[in-house]
Amino acid sequence: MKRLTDPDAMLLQGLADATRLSILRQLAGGSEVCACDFTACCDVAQPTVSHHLKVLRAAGWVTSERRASWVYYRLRPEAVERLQQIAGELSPALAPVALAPVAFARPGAADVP
Amino acid sequence: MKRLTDPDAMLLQGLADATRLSILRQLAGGSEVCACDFTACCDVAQPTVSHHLKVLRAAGWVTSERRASWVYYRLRPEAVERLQQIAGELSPALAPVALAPVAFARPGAADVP
DNA sequence: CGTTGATATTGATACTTGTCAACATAGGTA
DNA sequence: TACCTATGTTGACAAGTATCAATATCAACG
Repeated sequence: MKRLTDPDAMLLQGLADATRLSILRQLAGGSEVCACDFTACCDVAQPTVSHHLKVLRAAGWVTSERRASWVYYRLRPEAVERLQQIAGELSPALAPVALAPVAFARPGAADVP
Repeated sequence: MKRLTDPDAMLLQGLADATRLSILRQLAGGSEVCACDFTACCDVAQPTVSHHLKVLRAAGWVTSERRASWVYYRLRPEAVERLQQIAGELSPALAPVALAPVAFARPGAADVP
């Protein structure tokens, strides 16, 4: 499998999990969240939360900072911005209603019977 | 695994692959794209492209329409809009600089030495 | 130093997924 | 009808991944 070549795909793969999505949404709620709070939110054991946090860290979604016994996580603005860019790059197809009535080389692309 | 419970996670999982991201980007370029063109774009065999198109169809990213021997794919606007919503839901944490100096129950959350 | 609480790591297990060869199907054409 | 091209499906394999029990680490506190 060569899925980890595209940096955008890596970022998106970090999102493609219900648990991690919950974590990120909780992070979007406050400026920073303690790791112990994720264990409560998501219905998974502590090692699993730790694993997902590691994935999110590797994908560039979060940063972590240890204070005393607790580790606080923050959402990285660059990651969110990149996601919005990706979403923006996919939207152009929505507006152009009759922008380009180009003559396609393949038959049937212009005349739908 | 219970990853397929969250509809948003399903949508995002459709994005979390370099090949599928290429396909969607190509779809965003024109109003519709023939399946045979994806085989050229991505560096994978035809059955693999067909598999990814099936995944994208199942995730709600694309619609397909057969005309003669060719199958044309279209990007579903709702999917892109949902992605933009998700991206938007993750951003609120960016703006609030000093919105809530709340007294956290946990020490160290407010006073960072 | 030992204990306690929070977090990370390891190992094992089960499930998921990306890939392609081979085959099947669909639709047009001779 | 037979043939050809474009797509989809099946089967199999390798790799990835989500999960948790057990264990390790880290930091504060007695």
